[in-house]
Amino acid sequence: MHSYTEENYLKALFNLSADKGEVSANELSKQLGIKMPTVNSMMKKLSVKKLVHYESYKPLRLTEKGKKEAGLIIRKHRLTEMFLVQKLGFGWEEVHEIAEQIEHLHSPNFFEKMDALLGYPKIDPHGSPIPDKTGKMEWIKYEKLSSCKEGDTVRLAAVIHTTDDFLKFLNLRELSLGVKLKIKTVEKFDGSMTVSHSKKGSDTLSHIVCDRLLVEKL
Amino acid sequence: MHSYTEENYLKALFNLSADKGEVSANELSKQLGIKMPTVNSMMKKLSVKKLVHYESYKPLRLTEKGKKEAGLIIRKHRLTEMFLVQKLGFGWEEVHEIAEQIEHLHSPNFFEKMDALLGYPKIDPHGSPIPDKTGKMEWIKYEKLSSCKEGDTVRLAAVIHTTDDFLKFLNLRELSLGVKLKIKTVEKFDGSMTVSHSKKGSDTLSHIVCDRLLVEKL
DNA sequence: TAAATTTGTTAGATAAGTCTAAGTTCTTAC
DNA sequence: GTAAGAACTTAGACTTATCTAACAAATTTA
Repeated sequence: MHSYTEENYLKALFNLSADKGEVSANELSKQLGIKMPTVNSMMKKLSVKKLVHYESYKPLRLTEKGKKEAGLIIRKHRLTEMFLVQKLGFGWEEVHEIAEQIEHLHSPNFFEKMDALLGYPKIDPHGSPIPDKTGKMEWIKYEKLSSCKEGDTVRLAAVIHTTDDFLKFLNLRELSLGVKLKIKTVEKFDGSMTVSHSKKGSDTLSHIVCDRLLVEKL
Repeated sequence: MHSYTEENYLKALFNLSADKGEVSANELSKQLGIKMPTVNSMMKKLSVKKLVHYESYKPLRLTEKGKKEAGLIIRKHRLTEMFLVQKLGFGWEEVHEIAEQIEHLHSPNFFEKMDALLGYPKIDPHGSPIPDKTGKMEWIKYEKLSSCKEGDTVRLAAVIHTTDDFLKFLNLRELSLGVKLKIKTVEKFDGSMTVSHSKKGSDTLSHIVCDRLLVEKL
């Protein structure tokens, strides 16, 4: 079994290496808020445990074993978030911090029960995929709202970079997963978009916002 | 805030000092499975934090502050147990271990939500009282089954020394909280009792078993 | 009450995870 | 292509929670 601390390193590596598959020690250090030398020695430790490929002055990479372990932690995190929203009535902006703690519990039964009670969900409350029991995770190929064109009609499918603040911003505008949006105008000079949605009339969203919203074209 | 470790010491002190109000370092050491010198130094540390009254070679006592903190941890533990049984469908013999982990979570909201969802329960699945939000706890004055007499009719109200094995033993005999029992015979030589209960006919229970069952006389 | 046993304390070691300071290697910019 | 800066590594210190070994006090027992 891995320590609470090790699990956090694995999770951070997994999240950071989503695209490139490689992570610099520096990125990892910043992500975790832990100083470089500490990260360095932990990487050596995880390397001995065959969870990370470590070579001096080279970027870091999770091993297959490391990916699996990390995937399983993220599975617990996302199942928990779903549970908190669906069964305990939390808002999607409130669940991250609690899930950060619960993801480290050692009790297969507990997560098994949550999973069953939720009907084996495939995504968490923010639309991120929940890894399966082998730690494997697959993103459905959504588009960024920012890459859509005037006149497109889309369904909001997922939110990335889910900080509390950003989620509260979306709450205020009643932008929740599943809402249908019609893109009315796209501004050339700053990439901001005016979109309308059924309930709430229309909103203007900055490019940064549109970049964080993943949508499905209808 | 206190560490995970400190919380476990507080909880153990609280549980051990239920009756006398005093605990020997030796008892505490055995209870926690931690060696005496370690316990000793932790007691000094908790004493500095004003959670424990510590004097060389004297029994240990929680301060008022210590009792409150401990009570709040036990509150979280018992609320969690109730939640796991009532909302996740666990058996009363399965929940202790999971609650041992969840009790250390830092999230007032989480426990608040559970409490509300359960309808502010006063007892846990084993009949033990759940401390209130100030950490105060009161045992309802139940009798031990072992102190009842032939002919008495009683309701099973709580179980003490709730090990997994003992709870499974009770499961097999369908002895759950609330069942009505009629005491048919009490053996003089070993204190064992034969009791009958509605569903299951009669059972013979050893003195040790009867000593762990708290009942309400009807 | 004196010896034996149990209980409690002190001292010092160890492991995990963190840090700062100092040195190395790699990358970038001129 | 070298100098400057960024990224990485090494060395050594600190904290928390644990241990063992050795010693001291209290309690039990004979």
